[in-house]
Amino acid sequence: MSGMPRTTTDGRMMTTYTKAPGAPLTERQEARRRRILRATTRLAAQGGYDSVQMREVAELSEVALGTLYRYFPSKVHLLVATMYDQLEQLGGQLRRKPNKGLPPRDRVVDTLLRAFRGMQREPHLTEAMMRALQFADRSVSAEVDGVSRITTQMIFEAIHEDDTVEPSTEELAVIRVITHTWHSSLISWLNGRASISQVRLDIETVARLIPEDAPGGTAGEGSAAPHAR
Amino acid sequence: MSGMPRTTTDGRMMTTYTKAPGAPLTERQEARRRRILRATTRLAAQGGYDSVQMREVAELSEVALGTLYRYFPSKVHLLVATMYDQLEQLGGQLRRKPNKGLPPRDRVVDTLLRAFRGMQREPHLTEAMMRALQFADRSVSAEVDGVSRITTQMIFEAIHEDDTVEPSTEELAVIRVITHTWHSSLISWLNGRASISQVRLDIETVARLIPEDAPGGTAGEGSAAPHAR
DNA sequence: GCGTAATCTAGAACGAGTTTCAGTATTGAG
DNA sequence: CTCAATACTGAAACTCGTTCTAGATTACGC
Repeated sequence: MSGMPRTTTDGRMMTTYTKAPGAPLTERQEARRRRILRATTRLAAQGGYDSVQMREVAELSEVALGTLYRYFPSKVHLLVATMYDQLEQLGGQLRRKPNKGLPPRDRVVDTLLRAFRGMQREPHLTEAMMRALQFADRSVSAEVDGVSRITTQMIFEAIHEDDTVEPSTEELAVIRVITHTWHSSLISWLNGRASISQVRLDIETVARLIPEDAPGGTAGEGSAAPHAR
Repeated sequence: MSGMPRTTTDGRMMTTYTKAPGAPLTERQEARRRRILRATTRLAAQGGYDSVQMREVAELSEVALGTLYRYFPSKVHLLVATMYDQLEQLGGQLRRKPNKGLPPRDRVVDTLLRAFRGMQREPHLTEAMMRALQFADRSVSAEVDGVSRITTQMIFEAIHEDDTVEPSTEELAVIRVITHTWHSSLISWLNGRASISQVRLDIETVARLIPEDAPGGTAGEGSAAPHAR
């Protein structure tokens, strides 16, 4: 029916590839990739999703349009990759000043709120990346999974100060729910449908799913529910 | 720099309106509106977001393109309105066969899973509506709020069999978190990044935020956690 | 170095969302 | 019933994401 070239049943993008898909990029290529991501960040920070126009990104990063598409097969890919990039930096920052002493639940809340404050500083950039992330379809699965992985890791580290533990299924579910809440409420805030205090409240609410007990000090309220499944 | 006509600072769409924005629509207008929504549903059910093309919607509903845009100022508006429409029907269905007897937490899980099964029946339609909902920006706030309201209402009714109670702030936060989780995990499922059982697990997990004891007419607070901070 | 495959560039071209416009039809007030 | 305001139609135009083409350039095995 619809003669769409893209995403027929699979999702692979395959832009006339001839070489190995995971080729290790030469130095100049790495530089191009960086320029592109930098240009994207700049445009996004300036005016959000709509301001990230592929032609402009190409021009700003001094790369031909076709090349831009060779590196990032769509605008959404580009912005999700940018998000990954930003998250890596954020992760580094967060790790640098850990919030010891608090019970795990509070550490998670603290981490997410700190991240939130970071995003408040660049609302347009945040909007661009989040819109792309939420809009992404199957063809961006791999990239979205990357973002998901790094986010999960961040929350997991907030729960366990020592990162030697393996997460349980139950714990992963909790982390997924936290992530969902984090993304959605961020979007609501960006769209002016939720206030900052509402975002905070939502985070505190969902954090109640994290069991109280943990290494480090705990305190005494009644836990939400240890029961799973 | 970017000579964008749209969304300069506000977000109002204002398509050369001259009359009152909330004019009560004549009969023929109501019919047109219905035809448009029906056409949208059909196209969406057939091939998802990408298959809902404004020209096709216009043609199928026997309306000029300009008219379509007068009724729904963008594709996203159109799809969010469609979602509202579908939710209303779903709400009716759910109300018709209530799940008495269960504790509130289970009733919520049951309701959401039932809704989920409904969406599984029309995955393309679901995908189209959800993508639009998540992609919506400020200019669609009003419509998104409508969807949000109806969803909240649905979950609220699942918690309280009697609908006479007023929700507390705490309870609203829980409902918001549930909604966030519901939307996000639905999207993950649609994108093939989460399995059905994962969706179920996420819903069950987030439902733990609902206090065990059935308030059954309760005066509300003090249930689970007395609201942080 | 040479030659060839892979990559990059500039630019045109295509597709779908959105806007615009001139003309026609409908509506509603008086 | 008449007239002016409003809404609708059909079609073209505009924007921006995406694809395609032809010709440079670059990378690299020999």
